[in-house]
Amino acid sequence: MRDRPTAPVARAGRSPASATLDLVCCSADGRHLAVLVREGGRGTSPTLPWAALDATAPLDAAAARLARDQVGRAPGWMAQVGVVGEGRKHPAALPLSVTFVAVVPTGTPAPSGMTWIRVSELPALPARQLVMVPAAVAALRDRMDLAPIAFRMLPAEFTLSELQLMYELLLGRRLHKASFRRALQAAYLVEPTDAWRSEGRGRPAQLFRYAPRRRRGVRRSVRFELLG
Amino acid sequence: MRDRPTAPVARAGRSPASATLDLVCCSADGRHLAVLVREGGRGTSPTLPWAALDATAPLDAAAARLARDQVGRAPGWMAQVGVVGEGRKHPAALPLSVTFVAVVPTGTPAPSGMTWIRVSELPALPARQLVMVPAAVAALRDRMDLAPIAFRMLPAEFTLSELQLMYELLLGRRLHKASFRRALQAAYLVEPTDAWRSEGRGRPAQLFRYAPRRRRGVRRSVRFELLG
DNA sequence: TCAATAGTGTCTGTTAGACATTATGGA
DNA sequence: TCCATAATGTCTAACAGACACTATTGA
Repeated sequence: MRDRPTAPVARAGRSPASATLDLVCCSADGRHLAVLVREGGRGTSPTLPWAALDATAPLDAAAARLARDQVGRAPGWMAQVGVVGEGRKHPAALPLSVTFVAVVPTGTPAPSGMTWIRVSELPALPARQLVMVPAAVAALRDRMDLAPIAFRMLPAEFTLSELQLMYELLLGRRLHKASFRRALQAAYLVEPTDAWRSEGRGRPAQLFRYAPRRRRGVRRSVRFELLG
Repeated sequence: MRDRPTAPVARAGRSPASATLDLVCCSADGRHLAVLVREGGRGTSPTLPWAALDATAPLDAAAARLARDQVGRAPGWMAQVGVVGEGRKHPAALPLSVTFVAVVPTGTPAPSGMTWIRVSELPALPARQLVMVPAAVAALRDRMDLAPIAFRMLPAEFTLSELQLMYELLLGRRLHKASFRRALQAAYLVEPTDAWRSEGRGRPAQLFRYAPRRRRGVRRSVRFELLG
């Protein structure tokens, strides 16, 4: 509602913006995590999508609007990551930046002027934006057991191997197949469709969709994972 | 370094502040979590400690300075929680507020003009600050298995029952005693002292101190805890 | 037939939680 | 003595991970 910025330009008028809203939009590129990066025009360096923050609107709504405008579609999931300031360089001359992380399904095309870049091959982003990416990825990893993040990074129908690969990407480590499927079944999170997909050689895989059935929350036991 | 605000007043000069830094300082009051609240003077309502943010300094350093100035001592642990805006009321007329959460050991006296208030009995704080408290408590709960939060909310020497009670406060549920101690022993996080403490009747408890021994991080198995 | 992937059944070591028991103080 | 709390040992059901096996396609 109201005016929508279609380019990352601080808009004039209204309350003077004092912070930016920066977006780390994540997806999977094969076996790699990728983020959406706006290509730098001649001489200018690439940046993450961002906009000056109109503080009169709720933060979450402003972030959702930014994502829709920049990515071209509503993200499957998004959340606030935190604030960065500290005098690190940013394309805006504003002192603070609020980082949001968003996820979209694999295969979502990059809008014109943007590219999917693997997080392991990031270009020289502005310093302040560079620290946002690992923080955003860590936020995904931290919340993936409480929010359907991996599912929102997949199409509506997916194979269990694709789902497991997504979990492995986010966690950064391999998982045990039988164990993964047992836990998934016990959680009542997916339901099978009657469709199968054949990928190259090998037995075709059944397609599933995300269909969580209500259940009471599992109480995790206490864990002490401090490293010292 | 530089000037230090000793009262929650937006300071003039330098870069015009556009955000506040608000502190949710937590401790344990018996069997309840408590936060430090600045009493409202005649007619004014109580508030959380806060200050205008000097964005030229690193955020973490500014928050640490605020905590030291307002609480009177360096907190045992602190972290950024997030940003709140959304037009909710705040004593400062600034559009954004960055929330930090801090913990101090039980028994830390409240500075003059402030009081420890149980989170279940919060007074009518400004709307923006009211939403910070549950967010801060949730942040403690989320990170207590990766940071020594419970230990920093206790004196240097404590009994295992006190430690378990702190975990129960933060988690909001009861824990199994034998199981708790087994997990604690397996984590090599505490070492016994040669002191014992007798509390009323019952067998005296041995005192322990936090002394984590380096070990490699435990890899948690995959959990699906989505509620649907 | 072989290669490759999907999907499943069984076994085993680990562990969370329940329960019981001993230890040691105060009232 | 009784009671309350600390501390610990034992048992069991649940489960993560390893392994093996079958199923089903393309080459």
